Amino acid sequence: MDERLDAIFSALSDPTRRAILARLANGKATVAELADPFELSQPAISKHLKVLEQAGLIRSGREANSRPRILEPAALKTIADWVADYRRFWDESFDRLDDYLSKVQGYEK
Amino acid sequence: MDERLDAIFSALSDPTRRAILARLANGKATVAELADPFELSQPAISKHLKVLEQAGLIRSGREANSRPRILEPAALKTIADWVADYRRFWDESFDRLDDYLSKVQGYEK
DNA sequence: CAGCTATATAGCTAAATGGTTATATTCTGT
DNA sequence: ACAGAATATAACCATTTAGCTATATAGCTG
Repeated sequence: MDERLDAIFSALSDPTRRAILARLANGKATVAELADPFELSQPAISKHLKVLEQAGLIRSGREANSRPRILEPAALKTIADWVADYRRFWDESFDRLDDYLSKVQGYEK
Repeated sequence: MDERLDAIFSALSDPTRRAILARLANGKATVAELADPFELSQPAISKHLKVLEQAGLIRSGREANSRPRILEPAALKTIADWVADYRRFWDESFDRLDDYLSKVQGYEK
């Protein structure tokens, strides 16, 4: 599962790709539609889409002439699950937080 | 906030760095302690720590001869908040999920 | 202050990344 | 079958990254 996390986090580290995901949250979109907001060449967008697809964050369809993309929620859930393991560190409702904060003194911001 | 997300996701895309965070979830640790589980040189670990610190995921302290690291939960919360925006896509309790799944037909796995 | 310990920095290299332009592929419509 | 539209792939380039070894810095201890 480690390699899967590598690919997902790496895919998400690019703002263009996160913007593409945000767009796909509104429903499926063609490559041309996804490329529209950016000042990037079409191949650059195709590359980003390939990265997202290989990370499992999106899927490709086929519709007449175009190959629309849709969001693949499972990969995002993988990230949510990973980060949830650290939730106790910022969620005040956990008793351990105070302990933790007390240890934190003397660490430069 | 976009650059912040870039740095955090990018930092998390490396398994060594995620393992370092996991170790720090058990409390502060020195560089030597953090390096121990890995077959990497000490400078390599220092580099990883720098990446984590610049992403705001950890902080450095000073204790006698050593510079122990601690977890910085805020950056992880940033990720949790970001991914939470997509929660409706995998959480069955949201009505829209069915709509979404119906659209998904015909997309290759 | 000399030497040891802990860690950081410098300088190097190989591989990966993100962009480009040019070209290939696939489907639609005439 | 052909022309055009939508998208993918190839080949290239510059930058970043992750590792290494060698060396520098900071603090402790005799």
